[in-house]
Amino acid sequence: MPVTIRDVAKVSGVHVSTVSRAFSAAHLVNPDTRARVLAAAEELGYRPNRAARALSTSRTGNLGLIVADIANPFFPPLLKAAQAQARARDYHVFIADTDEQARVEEELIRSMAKQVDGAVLVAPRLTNRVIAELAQEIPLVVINRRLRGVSGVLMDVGAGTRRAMEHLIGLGHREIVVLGGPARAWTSGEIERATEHRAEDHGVRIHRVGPNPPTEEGGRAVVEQVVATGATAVLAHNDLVAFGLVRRAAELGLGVPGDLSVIGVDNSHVARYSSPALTTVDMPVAEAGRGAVDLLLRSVDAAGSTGTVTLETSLVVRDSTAPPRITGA
Amino acid sequence: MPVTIRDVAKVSGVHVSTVSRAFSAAHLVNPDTRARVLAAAEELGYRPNRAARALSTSRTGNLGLIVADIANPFFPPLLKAAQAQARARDYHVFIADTDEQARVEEELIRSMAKQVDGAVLVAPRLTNRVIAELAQEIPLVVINRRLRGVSGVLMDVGAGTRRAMEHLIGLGHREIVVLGGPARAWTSGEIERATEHRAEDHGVRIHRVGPNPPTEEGGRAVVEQVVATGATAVLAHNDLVAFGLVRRAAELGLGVPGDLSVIGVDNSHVARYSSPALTTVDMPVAEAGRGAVDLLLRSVDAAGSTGTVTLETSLVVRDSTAPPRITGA
DNA sequence: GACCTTCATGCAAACGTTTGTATACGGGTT
DNA sequence: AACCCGTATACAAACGTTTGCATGAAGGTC
Repeated sequence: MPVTIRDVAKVSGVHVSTVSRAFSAAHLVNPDTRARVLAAAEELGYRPNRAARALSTSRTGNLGLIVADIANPFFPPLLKAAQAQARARDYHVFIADTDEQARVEEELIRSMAKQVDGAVLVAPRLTNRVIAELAQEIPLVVINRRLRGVSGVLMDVGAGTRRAMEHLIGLGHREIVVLGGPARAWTSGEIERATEHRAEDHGVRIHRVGPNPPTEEGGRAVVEQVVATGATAVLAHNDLVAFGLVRRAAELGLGVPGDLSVIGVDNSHVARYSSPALTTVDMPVAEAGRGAVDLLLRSVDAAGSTGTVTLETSLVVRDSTAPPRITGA
Repeated sequence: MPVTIRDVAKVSGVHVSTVSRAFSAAHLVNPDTRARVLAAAEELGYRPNRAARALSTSRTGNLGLIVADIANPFFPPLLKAAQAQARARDYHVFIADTDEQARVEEELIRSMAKQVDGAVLVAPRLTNRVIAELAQEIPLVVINRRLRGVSGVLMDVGAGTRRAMEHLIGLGHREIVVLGGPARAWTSGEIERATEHRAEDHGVRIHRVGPNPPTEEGGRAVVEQVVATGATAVLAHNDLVAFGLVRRAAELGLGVPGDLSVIGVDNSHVARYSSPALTTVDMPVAEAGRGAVDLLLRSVDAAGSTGTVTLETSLVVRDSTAPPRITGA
């Protein structure tokens, strides 16, 4: 029923190999013949079968996009940009949601491996060892994870975090909670490192809370702990957590930024829509999505080539930060 | 380099066809042989090549998910649910973003057709004719579109809209703006129809504004028009539009719900995060995503079978609606 | 005019599966 | 002892492409 290269060959009176070349190696076929073939193909509505092509070229024209949680507002703009970039390069995109589970992540990559030319891992939860292992079998680009021998796109959350701390310190805060994310996340480490440096310089005390799930619920759950430290400001692991924190604080009668300043990370939808609008570290997610696809396609073409791209972040000051309330110190 | 069925056959000392059957037709092979084969496969790390399988079975084990705008907060929970359901059925998912363009949508479906067993169109922008045409070539399920001969999942936005109108009328509003969405969207029609009925019953006047893009910008752009009607309440096309409206109104010195009541549609993230939290018509998107995949797989198995599922919606009352300000009437 | 190139095309094998058909074996009838 | 049957396996063709090699024609060089 479906029209194949053979039908086109018959109609245009040439051999199938000529049809094939008319599509994928134009310079090898006489322009007139090619025109005839293309006309026949058009007439019949012929579309090359990518699976068959994959079988003989071992190039699928597909990419995998593996992500911890599609519904987390951090990801959709990244997915959108990555998908658009892939399409511009005539690649199709598989998407997979791991539900934040490392096991699922690995299995997904493995089951996808034969069907894609490479995969982008967005904020993977796997151990470095496993990722490195997988990278042997299939071209991989990781977003927000630094890994020897594996291509990566990094958003410099460390720099953003430092700016966030300066902002808080500038406002007069001296007791600041830094809220950890998932233990395995690269960003968690970056934020921790970035906040270490600053602590020494000024008379600032850092209280660390976490690790903690990167969700609204995760934010709600730690409010009491945060308050117990006596801190006047919190740097949350991401916007969702920040939002959970703000909401729960309000329920407990604490105002933001009046009683507590809160900074998020991501500059997602949430930060703009929430009230008060969140001060947050902007992550260039669309750019990261595009960059990851470019990097991936490059290492698909030139097997073994890897690279790392680092993207700038910046602090977006909105309404969730203010000077601390003066208390009798 | 990659390990194939042939390698497994060699190691386990049987013919490739036996290996194949050991995987896909267990009852046709002796349990002991099968155990041997499976052991060999495990040892070699064999994974069946889905593309090759597709070639001989003409079943790909893939699904397409085609969506107008991944970054629109309405979609991600739907995508997530659909993807999870597909995975549970051992299907992989292609995702494609059409950027709200009908042309792109059609091309995307066509280029995907050979690689998937079927596709889910989420809120398609195509004409009925084209969709029906495509449905001849490949199993299709449309979400939020009613179409003879094509499976669909409908969220009963009409019922939700009626409840929204009752809510506004109950609060005392008598001049209400109904804001249209994209001309082609099924939901636009449903909302229009649902609001017609109500208008006659009570002494209520409906002002129609639109069609209008379903984005925040779309909301911002129409505030002046809305105000000009003298209405005290607006039913927006979706939460994003409602949010844009609220923000822009604030910039013009109009308070919500004080000066204007606003109702959204979708019950997306946005509605919860925004301030004031939006009263909105809840759409059961996760359920729709799951339902669409189930429906699709059913019509993949039983070619030609179609069905329609209608899901309930409900009104979620939050803080963006209140009685109208008393004016000297 | 014999020879070498270059260009265009045909031929056939290969990619990794599945599956209809054939074969071999052992056990049960009669 | 001849037969049939069921079970387990092997064989080979087919799915729709691509691609190295062979073939042939046309044109250029000496």
